[in-house]
Order: sequence, then C-alpha cells, then structure tokens
Amino acid sequence: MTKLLLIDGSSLLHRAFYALPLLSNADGVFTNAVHGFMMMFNKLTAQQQPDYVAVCFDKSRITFRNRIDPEYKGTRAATPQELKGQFELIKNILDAAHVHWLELEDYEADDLLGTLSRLGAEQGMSVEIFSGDRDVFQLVDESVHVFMTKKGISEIELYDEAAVRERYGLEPVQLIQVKGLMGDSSDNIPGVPGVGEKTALKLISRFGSIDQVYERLPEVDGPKLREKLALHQEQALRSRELATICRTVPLEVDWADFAFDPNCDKAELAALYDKLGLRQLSRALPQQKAKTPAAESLFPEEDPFGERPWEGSSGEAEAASACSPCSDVAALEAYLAKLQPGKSLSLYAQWHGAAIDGDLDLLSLYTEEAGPFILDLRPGFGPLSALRHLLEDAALPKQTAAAKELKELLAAHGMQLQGVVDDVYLAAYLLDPAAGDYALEALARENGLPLVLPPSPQDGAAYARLIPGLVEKLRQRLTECGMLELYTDMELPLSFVLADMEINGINVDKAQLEAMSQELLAEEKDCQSKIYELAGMEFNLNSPKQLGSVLFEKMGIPPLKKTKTGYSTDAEVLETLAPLYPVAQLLLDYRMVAKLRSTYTEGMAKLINPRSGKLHTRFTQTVTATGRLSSVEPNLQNIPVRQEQGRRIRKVFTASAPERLLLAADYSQIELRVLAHVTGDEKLIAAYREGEDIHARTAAEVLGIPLEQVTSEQRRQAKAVNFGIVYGISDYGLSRDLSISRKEAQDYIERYYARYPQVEEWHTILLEQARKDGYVSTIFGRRRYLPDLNNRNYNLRSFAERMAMNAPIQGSAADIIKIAMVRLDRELQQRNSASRMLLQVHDELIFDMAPEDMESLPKLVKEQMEGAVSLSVPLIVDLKQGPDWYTMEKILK
DNA sequence: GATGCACCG
DNA sequence: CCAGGCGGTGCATCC
Repeated sequence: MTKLLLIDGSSLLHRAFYALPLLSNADGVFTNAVHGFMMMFNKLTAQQQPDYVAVCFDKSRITFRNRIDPEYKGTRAATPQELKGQFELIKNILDAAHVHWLELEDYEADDLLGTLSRLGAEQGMSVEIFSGDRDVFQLVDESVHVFMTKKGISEIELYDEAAVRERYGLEPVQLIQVKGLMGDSSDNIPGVPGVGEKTALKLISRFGSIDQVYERLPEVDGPKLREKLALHQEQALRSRELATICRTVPLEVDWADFAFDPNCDKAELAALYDKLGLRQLSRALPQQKAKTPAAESLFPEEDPFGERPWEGSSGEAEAASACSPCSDVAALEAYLAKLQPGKSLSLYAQWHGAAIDGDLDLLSLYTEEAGPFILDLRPGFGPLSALRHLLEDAALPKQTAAAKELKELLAAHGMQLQGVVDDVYLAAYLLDPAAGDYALEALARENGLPLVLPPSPQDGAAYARLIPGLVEKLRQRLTECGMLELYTDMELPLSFVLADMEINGINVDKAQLEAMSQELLAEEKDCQSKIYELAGMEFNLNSPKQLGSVLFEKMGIPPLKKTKTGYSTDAEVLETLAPLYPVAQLLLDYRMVAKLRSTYTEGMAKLINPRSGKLHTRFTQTVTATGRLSSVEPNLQNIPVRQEQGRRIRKVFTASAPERLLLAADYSQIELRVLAHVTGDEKLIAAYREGEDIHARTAAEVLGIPLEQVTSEQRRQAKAVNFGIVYGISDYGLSRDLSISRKEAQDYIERYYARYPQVEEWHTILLEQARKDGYVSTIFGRRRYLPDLNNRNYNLRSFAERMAMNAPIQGSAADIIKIAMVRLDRELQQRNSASRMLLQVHDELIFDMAPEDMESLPKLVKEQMEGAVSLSVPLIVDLKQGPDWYTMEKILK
C-alpha cells in the first residue's frame, strides 16, 4: 500500500524548541529546534519508509478563523525570536533534503494536513500524520493514523481509531464536538463557560453531538448545566466551527512532488549541516542511506551527555576537553594557579542523597580567567582539601546555585563555606515564585543567554559556567522589580541559617517512637477487625473505592457527598454519619491511628540519621508561591497538635541534652495583624492596639452587639469570618466552614465589609491594580504573578482573586519571620551562644536552649521577633519552654 | 502520575 | 454544582 506521511512542521518545530536546550552554533545562530526536528524526521522516515512526504506550516497568524472570531488564538504569546529564525532554516534544510513542504495564506498547517490526508485516503493511500498537537486526532479514521509526540520529543505514540476510542471513549470525529463545548484556552476558543473536559466528554458520549445536546436539552442532568448550555448555545456552535479542521482547502496536488527518496543526492544537505554546525546530523547522513535500524529513542537515556545536540555546535572543543571530570590534584592545582585574586568564582555541586551527608559527586568550577574545571570527587574526597583555603575565604566572592546545599556538603567535610554572594536559584525564585522549577539550563534559555555547555564524555557538564551570565541578568531583573534587597538581605542570608538548622537536626527518642508504632498498630488492627465485623466482610480499608462500595452499596448507608471518581468518605462525611452508624466512628479512629503510624511514627523513624541519631528535615526555600518555607523528609511543619492522641507524638522531640530545654516562640495572629496594617483599617488597628480579643470584637461589630454579650458560638463564627478574609473570602467557602447557607454566608461578608470598609476598599483596589500589573506584592516587595486574574473562566479567575487577596498577607508574614530568623541567628553567633535554632513552622520558631541561656534567650527571641518590623499594630510573640515538644509551659515575660 | 485523604500554619 | 474559600507534604491506592 502506498504510504503518505504528513508532518505538522509548525507544531513539531515548537515542540523541539521547548524540549531542547537553547543552543547556538559558532555564528550565534540558534539551531536547537531544527536539530530536534530533523532527528525526529529521520527517525520516523527510517521507521515508516513512506512513499510520499509533505511538511505543512502555518503561513501567518491571521486565518479564516479570525473572521469567525477575531479573538481566535488572540492570547497566544509571540513566537520567541530564537525560534522565529529557525522556521526559515528548517525550510532551507527541507529544500536541500528534497522534502516537499507547503504553507498557504489564510489556513493553518492543520487544515493542510486535513485536506492532504483526505485526498491521500481517497487515492487509496495509507496516511500517517505526525504532530505534537492533539487537535489532529479528529482526522483519525480507518486509513488515517496519527503519531503524537509524548514527553518532550523523545517518544512517539501511534493513535489509530482504537487508541482514540480508548483514550476518549469517543469516535475521533466527535472530538470536534467535545472541543466545541469545553473550548481551548491555548487557542482562545471559548466553549461553554463552566464546562470542562469531564462534562464535555460525558455529554458527547451520551448525546453524540452538540446538536443532539441542544435537541434533547431537557434530558441533560442538572438545572445549572442546562442553563449554562442554553445561555451559550451560539458560542458553543462557533467554538465547534473554530475547532473543526478544514479538509477542503483549495490545493492543487501533484503527488509526484511529494515523492520521498531517502537515497537522493544529499551533498547540498551535508554542506548546509556543516555550515550550521549540525555535526550530529551531518555524521548521520551516509549511514542514513544504508537504512540504519531505528533507535529506541532519539536521545538514549543511558548516555545522556554522549550525543546531546549541543555537542559539536559549541565550537569550543578545547574548553570541552579541558573540563571533563577530573580527580587529579596536580591538574586542580594548575587550574587554581590561574585564578586571580578578588575575581569571583562560580560553583555548582552535584551530589547524591541528603546534602548534609556530604556525598559529593562533582564540583564544577568556573572563572572568567581560568575557564571551567570539573572536580570529580567520586573516587574520594581527597582533592577537595586543595580548595579549602578558597572555599573558606570570605573575601573571595562566590556565585552558586543551591548555596544551602553546597554549604552542607562542605560542612560534612569539615569546611566552612564563606563568601557566597549569589545563588541563582534564590534569585530566580523571587522573580517567579510559582515557576516550580529552576534548572540552570532552562534559566539560561529563559533569560536569553547563549547556552554553551561543553559536553563532557563521562557524566558531568561545566554547569558553573552558566552561573556568571545568569547572576548578571537575574540581578538586573531583581533591581528592576525592586527585589534586590529581598535577595541580598533576606533570602541569601536566610539560606545559610537554614543550612545550619538542617545540619544541626532535632533530637528524637527513637525507642519511644518505635513503642508508639507498636501501640498504634495494635489499635489499628483492633479498629480493622471491628469494621470487618460490622461490614460482614474483609476489604482494603485504605482504598476509598472499596470502602465506598462497602459502606454505600453493601451496607446501604446513604452517601452524602461525591468525589470526581466516586463516593466521598472523608472525615466530614464520616462525622455526619457517626451518630447513626458506628462503623463511621470506627473508620475515623482507624484513619487517625493509621495516619499517625504510617506518616509519623514509622515514617519518621525511617528518616532518623544513623550517624547523628537525629531528624534533619530539609527546609525548601524555593517551593511556595507566597514566600513561605516548606519542610520535607520529614515534614516537621505538620506534626500533629490539634488532637490529643496525635499531639503525643510531640513527646519524642526532645532537647538535645537533659540539662537543656526546647523553647517555642510563636507570633500571635500574625496574619490578621498584617491585614490590619496593610488595609490601614482603623477599627482593626484600634482593636489590636487595645489588646482586644479580635474574634470577639469582630462578632460584636458584625452582629451589632456589645462586646460583653458575644457568646462563644458567635466568637467561633467570627473567627471563621476572619480566616475567610485572610484566605480571600468567598460565600461558598464560608458557608461550608460554618455549615450555613450560602446566602447567610454572603450576609456575613457584607456586614463585615460594612463594619470594616477599609478592608473592602483594600480588596477592591488590590484586585484592580493586580489585574493591571499582573502581580500582587508583600509589604517588602515580594511578588506573586497571577495571570488568571483576567481569565474568562470564572473558576480560574475566582481562584486567582483569592490568591491575590491571600498572598500579600501570607507572604508578608513569611517575610517578617524570615527577617527575625536572620537577625536572631546573628545575635546567637555574636554571643557565641550554645543555643540553636531548630525549626520554623510558619509563625513559630523552635530553639534548643542551653542552660546558661535560659534567662536571656526567651527575652532575646521575643524582642527580635516582635521587633522584626514596625507595623501600625504591635506584633506579639508567645513563649513556651519544656524538655520536649509536648511538655511545654508558657513563660510569662 | 493522578487522586483521595489527612496532617500542619 | 465541573470544584473552590490560602499555603504546604506524605501515605496509600489505582491506573
């Protein structure tokens, strides 16, 4: 059978561009996307051996779809400059390779694929479409199949009719109907607001098409959904039109033009590859004629640095050979001899396991004068000592990525890292705290820096050489955003404090922990057998699915709530059922003890460091969107406290010696105090200055009654309202929390705003400004970007609005405690104190207190925390001390 | 890898 | 009524 291969050139070039590091050749021409594209092309054509091939491109941004909806694809970001040029390049390469390509004014590549696949199929050909865009699934039929990129570009998946049916539960052509209903935010196709993929798939699989949905609208479940559909019928039909690939583009096709000959003359292509510095592709040319068997993947994982595309295009063969991992002390000393005093040194460490264990694999160094050096420490740590005088020299400025970990790694070898003036991760985090990932290569690309990483034959790359350029660029951006101080005076100093806290660790009583595990296990089994008895069968209690079917089907208990996938069995449901169904209470008991054992007693016991006998959590400084820290392995920021049985876990956390005590200092209502400050609300400020009970005051204000008459129930409700204000209030959330109707919750909020008009005004102005700026800020200028504030989707927009209202509050509180930590650490160092800061739990600091500090430390901590900043309301810190984290008594200071 | 659930501030 | 008042991590199940 004649085989026609159709390639979505626009989509695949984009895919390749974002999947590969941004590399340029010796002439500064960017080639990563064309490299990736041709690798994919060669692999697929070798595998499939098509008789005809065509590569289709978008011609321009404006197409016939813009006449249907002027906003179509209106939200698309501009194509990056580094990619734009590669579209011309790839067309030249395709010409040189004698591969037919086409583009047509007014149409997208998809439409050309749709039309050519139809024409090919009509000619009796078997058609394969290769794309990175799922929209082409609608073209799949008996004779048209789709190859879709998966996970970047290294894997490809084949979709035939059966595969599409399996994935979506629908016929391929019905996907047009689905997209009409759900829309597509990336193409700016509106769809029906409030209808997502789940609902759309459900509707189409039941009714078959949008037309049938509307024909049989009364049969659709749910009045709200019916209303939404009815309201947006026109938009749904228009969205479907936009989503439909045109299969009747006026094309004059002479199949002879499409003929693909792998053995044609490649001289011109080879010359072009050489000119572009695409060595790997160039080398593959002659072999390609001999039809090499297809490789498993484009970039085999087992040799991640061996055949990467930047090899050969770096134009730095000398530097490359000079920076293979090296463990030779003489070579290192020769390198160090080239350094000039006072010039900064860039450092990048690679290690395995926890950094505090010091298992360094590679340490990459870079200086402008001496270039890169990769120190291979896997054979042993001996060579590291040659660096001691440099690493400990505070006068030698050092630029790093992950300074906290580097400090820890070196501390494990008895070295005190000094002189760190930059950490690109912290800088990048401040610039976009929601990004989530700050890999050096990606940072270099995003910041428009040429990525010239010489390869190294084994398994290291001279990453340190990326650091100086990044530092320059990121510092410049921080300055522009007014965040440089946040970087130099808060995050960077804090990272060293955190390193010491992690290295120090916290003492735990392992024997007690293990005894608790045993007790909990016994209790768990007890609950388990009782539940089995009541259920009349045995099943997996930890499976919400099995549990749901036992409770709500077999036992006939009424299901109160559903989740996306089935019955809800969460604590709220079980608590409601508990008075009537004893099994519900048993399940709650079971869940509690199972949680305590698996996560806390057993989970933590596994993480005790065998050398120190302590728990060394890691504080992550670049994870939260608001500026808070988080804690992992183990998470010591969520040790149980609210219920007595869980709270007992705290007994295992003890001071590091019998004569010492733990000191806990927590800010009282710091977030509400920050709210009072940022809103400038007179009533809130007055209440805090008077030292009033803020929740009771809120109840009195909102209910219009005297403070003395507020009942405890009214106070509880007011407390929930205050939380709501901090979290970004919504009537839905408050109604859930207080088990009241939405209307009543709305009422509460309105009355709150009426009594605290400056809070309402702050919310209004904040959102207005944030919609314009695209971000909100803390008191200290820390930003959070919220692009969804202008999203057309109500849910996404509302979500962003709540984040906007919460982030300045939560983030400012995080800033304040960070300031206190940095200052307290300095004070302790200055005093040469034997007391240690151990933990931070968002609004609380835990110290291990030396006997001689028992008078002074509580005073110092209180002073420093309360005086970290001066707000328009006082900050109050409460202190407790005791031999363990459970047995704590208030200190009156 | 996503989901449900449970723990914290 | 698709799921939600904010910010996290960890365990277990299921796909």
